[in-house]
Amino acid sequence: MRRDIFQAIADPTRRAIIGLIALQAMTPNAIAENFNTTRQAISKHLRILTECDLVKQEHQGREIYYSLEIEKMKEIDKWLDQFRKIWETRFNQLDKLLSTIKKQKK
Amino acid sequence: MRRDIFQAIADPTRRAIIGLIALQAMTPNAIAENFNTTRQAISKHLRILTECDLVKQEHQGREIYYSLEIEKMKEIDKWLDQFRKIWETRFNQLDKLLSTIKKQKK
DNA sequence: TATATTTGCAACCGAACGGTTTCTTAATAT
DNA sequence: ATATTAAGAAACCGTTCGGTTGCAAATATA
Repeated sequence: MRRDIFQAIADPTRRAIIGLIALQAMTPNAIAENFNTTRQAISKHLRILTECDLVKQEHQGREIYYSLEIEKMKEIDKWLDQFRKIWETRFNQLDKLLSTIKKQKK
Repeated sequence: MRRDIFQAIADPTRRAIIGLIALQAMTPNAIAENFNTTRQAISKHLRILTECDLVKQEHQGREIYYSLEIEKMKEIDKWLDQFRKIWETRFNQLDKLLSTIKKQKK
């Protein structure tokens, strides 16, 4: 059972959950109200998100508040970095090309 | 069969392929040499990557060169943006807190 | 104390995943 | 003309995924 952040965000429901709890902590029941699935299905998703440290729990009586571990999201950003370098280079090359064309017009 | 970019990058082999062909186009055989799987398995991965426009083909005789469609990668970056805002705000708040502490020390 | 609520866990189900083996097609080399 | 090479397609296999139903544990309430 592979369990990394990329597998975690592969599912659209999990991405939606992440978006929901990014700003305020929520209980499983409250989260489940936003979806057309059972509470148990959401519970499973939360387990997966917990397993890869994307989410943290805060117990309060019999309720559990889930919130996003925003730091973990930076891992995706970090992976993207290598490609960001590429597309920025491409952009600069395009920029150079455009200014060359401009100069020629003059 | 869901087929979006998030599902595409969920598999570690596919992420490796993306990394490989980010800078130069490669044939399926050449790509497969970098992995401990069959060429057919790589072919399947390339099909998935093609299906969500992450990869483009260039036919050259009986060879097909695959390369990364870097623009598509920006979609992940775009999705990350909402969270980037959050972690930057957190950082600024931390920054404020730190300067407040500094001032108090003075 | 008995009952209701919140949650997680286990068992099960159909579909999708990732892989292999085998086969076909098309282009190149001998 | 024949053999070789590059690549994709199809069929199959075991595993994982996402979901459901049913149940147990813990906490709160009557």
